[in-house]
Amino acid sequence: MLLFDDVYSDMLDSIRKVLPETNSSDLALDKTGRCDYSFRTFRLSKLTGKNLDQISELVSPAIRGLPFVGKIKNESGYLNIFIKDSFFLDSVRRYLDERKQYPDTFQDPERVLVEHTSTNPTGPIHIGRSRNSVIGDSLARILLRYGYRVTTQYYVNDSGKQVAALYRGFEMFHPGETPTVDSLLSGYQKIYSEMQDRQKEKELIDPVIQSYENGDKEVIEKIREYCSIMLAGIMESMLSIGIKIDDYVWESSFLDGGELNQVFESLSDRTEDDGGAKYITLPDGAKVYLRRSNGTSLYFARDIAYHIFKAMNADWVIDVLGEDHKDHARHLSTVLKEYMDYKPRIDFVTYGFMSLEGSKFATRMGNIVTLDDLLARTIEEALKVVKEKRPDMPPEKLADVARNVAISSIRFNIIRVNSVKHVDFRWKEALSFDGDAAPYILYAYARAGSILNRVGSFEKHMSVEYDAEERALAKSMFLYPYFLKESVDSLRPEIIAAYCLDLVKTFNDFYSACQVIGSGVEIEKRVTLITCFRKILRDAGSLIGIKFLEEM
RNA sequence: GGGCGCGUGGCCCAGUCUGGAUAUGGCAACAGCCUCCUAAGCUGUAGAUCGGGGGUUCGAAUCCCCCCGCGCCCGCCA
Repeated sequence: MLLFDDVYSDMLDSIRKVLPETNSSDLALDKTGRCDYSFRTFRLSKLTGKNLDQISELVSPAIRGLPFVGKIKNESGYLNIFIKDSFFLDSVRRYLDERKQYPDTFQDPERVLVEHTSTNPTGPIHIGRSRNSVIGDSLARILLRYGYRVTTQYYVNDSGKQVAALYRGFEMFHPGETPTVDSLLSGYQKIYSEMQDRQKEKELIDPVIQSYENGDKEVIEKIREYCSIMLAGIMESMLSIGIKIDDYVWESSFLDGGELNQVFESLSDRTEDDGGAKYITLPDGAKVYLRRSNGTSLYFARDIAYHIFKAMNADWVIDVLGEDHKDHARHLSTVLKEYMDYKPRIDFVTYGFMSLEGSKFATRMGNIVTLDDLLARTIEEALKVVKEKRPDMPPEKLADVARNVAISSIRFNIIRVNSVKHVDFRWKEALSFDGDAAPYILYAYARAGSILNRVGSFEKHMSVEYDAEERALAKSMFLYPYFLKESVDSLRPEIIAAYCLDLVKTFNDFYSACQVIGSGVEIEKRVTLITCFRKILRDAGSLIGIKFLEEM
């Protein structure tokens, strides 16, 4: 829960005291530049039968008494409300001084479990998959900032067909060799081309799955070993862009565990038989298989078991999934909620697929960009740019700047787009550092810092006169909690990305319009604006993984 | 074929949930701004029948219906 001077709620409450019919959409943040908030009198007029002026005469006095409300204008069906100029900065500064952060938070007892990435440990993480990690990590940070107790979890698929293929591929094509990421991947790719027809696939893979589920120690240990090697590489890649997951849960731990039995027991009344295989039929008519005819379990059953496990430590479960899992997620949710009395709130955040320069990702065709490739090339490109812009900078600093710019850019490019949208990855765009991108944010932060470094001592005098640019910057900072809340309510991290861009834009307007050093009676207010701006931008930007720099 | 989602200037994107006062930014293009706190910046110009059609409404990018295009899913894979 967020603690701040919530002017919106205060005004809405006051208005409802005199006009209980008021809907929350009747009072809104102004988008036209006329005022700060506007109240739609025409809507209430229609609803209550009172004319526009009568509504206005009722509402104006109700909010005029609020300490932050300034002018109120009655204009063509709208009541245009102004907040007092100095209120925005005073409010933000008070929180930062007294509570060290704006907004402050109240610890929510709810435990949130964000599962993300969970990519099969059968190869390095590629940029399509990294969208999952970036979204999940940002969401976790945002929820934590909001005041929830958050943990992140990676579900490691070390049972089932994919990893059976990983095992079989390595044993077939690299017998006796020491397993490495490369040799494992090579075996996996080779056996996958063998598995093109399903008959061949059955012959190669079924025996492995069978012995795995029968508890064949050697197979289980080997698979676990190979998966661990692959997973270590994935973890390192994620860490390179600032993502660290709290817990890794191995799917195999549910094979002989009580959760899986619990699943089959709970669903036994609904289970139907198809030649020995077991399935259930959902309300939408979909048949979902739980067991193969040979008795081994299927992903759906194991995923229910996993979610039962999750519920033991969470009040709110959030899964970040590719859009190809949307139906699975819907079905899972139905079974948990309708058939199994699942207690936690559960949400699925799905994201659209990525393509590469207009064509599909195809792992086996080599049409793929790994996260490591992307980071390496982006650092290289960033280095070129910094060298050019800052010939005076020492090499170790150049490298540090290039790395932070690259990490921030990659994460920002991924997170700024609404997750439901498909994204076509283009190198030209990925390596561009102009406009709506991370460097825009980093640069403003560094420039603001530079002013503070140079300003020295100055005369204390908090001016209450505000230029338009000063006011806009203070207002933008003040509005941060609303965006944070909206981001949590909708589970959309891109709202924070958009907020950062908007905040920086108001700063740049201020920067070019208002000289700070040597500005006489304005200086304390302007230094305060910059100090607060840096804290809030850093706060918001960190939620989406931006790594700030003092200098660039 | 059925289900789900997407379609906004040449390109990328916001706004759609909760209908309202001039449809948001950026890239690319063109014209400007460093004797002044970092020009990875700022200012200006040009560029949009909000996929198409119908409907609801005083009012539709936003809600409803139909159609078109694209993506994903429809496995005893995960």
